Amino acid sequence: MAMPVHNADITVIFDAIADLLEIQGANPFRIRAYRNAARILGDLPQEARVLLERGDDLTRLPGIGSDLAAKVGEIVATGHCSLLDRLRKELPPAITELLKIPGLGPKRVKALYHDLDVQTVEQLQRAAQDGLIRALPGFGAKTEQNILQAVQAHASQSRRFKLATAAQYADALRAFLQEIPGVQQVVVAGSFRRMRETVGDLDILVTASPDSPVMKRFTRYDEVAEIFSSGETRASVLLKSGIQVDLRVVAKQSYGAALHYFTGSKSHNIAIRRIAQQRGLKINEYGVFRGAQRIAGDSEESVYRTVDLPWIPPELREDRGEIEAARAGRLPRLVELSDLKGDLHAHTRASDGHDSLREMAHAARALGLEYLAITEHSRRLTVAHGLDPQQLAKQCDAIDRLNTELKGITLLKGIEVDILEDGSLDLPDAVLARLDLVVGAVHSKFGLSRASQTRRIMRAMDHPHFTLLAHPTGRLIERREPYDADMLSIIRHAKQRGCFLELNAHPERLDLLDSQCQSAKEEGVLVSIASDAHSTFDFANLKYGVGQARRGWLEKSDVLNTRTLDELRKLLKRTM
DNA sequence: GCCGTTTTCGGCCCGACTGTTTTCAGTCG
Repeated sequence: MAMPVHNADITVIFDAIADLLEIQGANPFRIRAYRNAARILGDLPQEARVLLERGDDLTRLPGIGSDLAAKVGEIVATGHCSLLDRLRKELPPAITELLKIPGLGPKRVKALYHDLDVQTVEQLQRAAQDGLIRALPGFGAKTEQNILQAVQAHASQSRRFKLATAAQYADALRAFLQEIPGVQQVVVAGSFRRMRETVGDLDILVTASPDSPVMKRFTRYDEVAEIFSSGETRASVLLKSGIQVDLRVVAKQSYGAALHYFTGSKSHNIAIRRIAQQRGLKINEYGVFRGAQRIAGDSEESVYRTVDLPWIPPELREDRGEIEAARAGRLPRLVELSDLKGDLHAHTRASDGHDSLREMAHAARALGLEYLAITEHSRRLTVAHGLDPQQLAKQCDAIDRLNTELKGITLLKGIEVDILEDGSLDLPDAVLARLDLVVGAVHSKFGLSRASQTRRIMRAMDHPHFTLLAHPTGRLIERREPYDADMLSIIRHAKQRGCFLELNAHPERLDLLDSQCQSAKEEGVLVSIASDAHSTFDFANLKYGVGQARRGWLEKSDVLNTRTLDELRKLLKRTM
């Protein structure tokens, strides 16, 4: 039997079709339709396969018409798309790899293939070294040199940076730019501002007086390893750290329009500009124009106002329904960091943390939190010095004692208990009964089949004291894929059992994913935004968890730890 | 290939930078 088709498989197929059509020189809008469909399916919280089984009509999705809906049906049914199969006969399949080389687009790839029979990156490198490329019409010695350099950098580059890592480079660069004469505002836009879990580059917007030397100074910044381009208003460089930075400079009056443009996403911008176009307006990075007259652009609000929309928070700008919601007055009031009243996942020296109970309590209180759950690992996780029943009892006593003298914060007794392969928990129910909450987590057997993994987690939730599921997918960003499990079924089971899901705020986890936050919200399951702190410094990661929650459209009321301690205690008492 | 407060056909976001060219195509964001 064939493997069930996931949305990610359809995304890969549609993107490959778009690549090959582009090299063939097909209608650009047809190509955009495939790319758009790939993005829409990739962002969908539900499997297309499940929607089709339910008899849903995919053409209700914006950007999916009758043709693409039929192709999705074909792929789900057969695992293949006949259009892609045909295109792969017409062009060498590996040729799409050439499109990933910076500076090579569809036109040049087509010319290289037709005139020099270049099909792979290796052949491209040889052709450049042999000086064959400079002879092609439209190419020259400089282009050939650039291609050679790009090929050599190709293997080492093209990685994305975790948001928290990018933040360190961004902070340093922002401070540097702020000091340059004539510079007024400096803001990091792009996927960084949208709080994507990883960013490919840093997009920085600067407003400055016309005589400011900001461009010159930027390209001479100490950390710059290579300058890709630099003009009067825009420059692009590679830092020594390997991250690419694009800088854009505009006059102060264009701040809002430029910020909107530079924040993206690209598809959100296109959708907004189309609406403007329908009204006889033109939006670019300098403002909103009716004919030659500039009618808005100093603030983002003013740009949105010209298309009769309220300001849309950057985390929502993915063209995933936010424009329709804004038009209908149904934008969510997104949760904010200051809404959090507690943290339900933290470790101390008792297992694999670095600090004491008291130090963790004080650090959490300093951030304005009312409560902090201490959730050490359980005994099976020996590498993390997991606790056995005696050690856990000892820590519970210590927490009870400390709570009698702590002012302004309450420690909750918890555990991050291992969910064993059969769905049982790593500590007996009698031991768990003394705790305020039980956080269950999968730390082993990631390779179980989808059915087994799903059943394992649901069984764990059936335990009377189980409270919430930690880092529900188990993925580590860019390092480990999520384990295969049916997350929607798990979310529904959590609802039925009165359990909750964690959104782990560690920069390497950010687990739940944004689309799964939306599913949890739709199913009425509260989400715990938790630091998983292993030291007092780690509470700072909560802001990344909040960012991810906002990308998942979560409001204050959708988040478990926005509740006061009294409200939380009522929710933790399960009615079995 | 999608889509419709102008439309079932004819549109589809918009501009900066580079290199190859003598006015612009290709690429990128």
